[in-house]
Amino acid sequence: MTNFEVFKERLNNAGFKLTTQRRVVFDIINSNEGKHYSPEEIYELVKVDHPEIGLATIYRTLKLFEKIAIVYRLNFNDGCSRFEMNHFEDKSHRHHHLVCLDCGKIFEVKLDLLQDLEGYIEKEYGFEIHNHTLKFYGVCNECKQRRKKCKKETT
Amino acid sequence: MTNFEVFKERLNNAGFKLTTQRRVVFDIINSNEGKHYSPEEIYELVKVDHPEIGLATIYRTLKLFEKIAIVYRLNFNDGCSRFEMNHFEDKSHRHHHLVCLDCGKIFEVKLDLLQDLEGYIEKEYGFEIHNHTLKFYGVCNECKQRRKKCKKETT
DNA sequence: TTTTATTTGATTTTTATTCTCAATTAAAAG
DNA sequence: CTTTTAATTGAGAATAAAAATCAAATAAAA
Repeated sequence: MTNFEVFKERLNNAGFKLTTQRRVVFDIINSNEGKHYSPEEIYELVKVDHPEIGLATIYRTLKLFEKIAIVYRLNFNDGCSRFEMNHFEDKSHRHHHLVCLDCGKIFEVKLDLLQDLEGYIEKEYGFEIHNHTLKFYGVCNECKQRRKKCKKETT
Repeated sequence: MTNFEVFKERLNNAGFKLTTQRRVVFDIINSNEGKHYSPEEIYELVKVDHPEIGLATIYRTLKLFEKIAIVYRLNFNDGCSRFEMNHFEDKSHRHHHLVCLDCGKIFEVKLDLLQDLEGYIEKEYGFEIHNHTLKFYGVCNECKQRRKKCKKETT
């Protein structure tokens, strides 16, 4: 089952219509794995082929997509929400994000490795885990190299 | 060294003054471990004893505290930032948050258990980890019990 | 005590997001 | 295929969190 089929099915199950606007927003997010677009950015991309679609619709659509778990809302403390596709194929678990404090770039880590912690939480707190978000803040490899270089050059 | 001493030292090191306003905001956050106050909530608490302190000062102070790592900014997607003390004593690691999707309550998990994952990331990505945030979304024990009860009653 | 740069309160401004409502449209029913 | 109906949309106004502005106040250095 493709992402688009899942999308159509979830819209239907929840009683929503498949409109051009929703299809267009879906396509942009679905065809940009690894990107984390803000509503404004999606609006700009949508405008290229569909200048008639309004910003309010983008916000409404993203909110709906979040509700039916088509996308995830991310927060990198940069003043807006950002969105990524919920990639259904690897149902097992979500990926993590590495946020570089130097250059601001976001990297993705596919490996989960939270089973121990989740087991502990479910047992110890009686908390039934549905989902999680994990961000690591630090310095990426590239910025680490640059820092080293700068040190050398000023010595 | 108490939290307050760390606070004073960090202000000094960064070249900021210790004002009444900063002391008051610090006290409120520091004496409410486990709470996650928004700027507005802190403003209301500050007003009780210091009605002369303005909301803008609360925002400025929290931003400053975040910069010198006195507090952490949290985001629970409820329309505002929330803040908690950086508890210096357990330098080792931060705690995690459990967000109940039913009642909205936030629980804290002291156990870290991310060493394996962090080791993997530092080695595999060359990413130097300074910090992290981990949230689990699900259903808390209390709400799970309530759900069971409801099922029984309607059977 | 004087000086100086920082900080503050009050207010305005900014900006992401939501709301409103008449006009449009998807999809169900005939 | 046409009609019907309720959901959806676009455009602009409204909301609210956070930041900016600036003259007055104040910590802390001299």
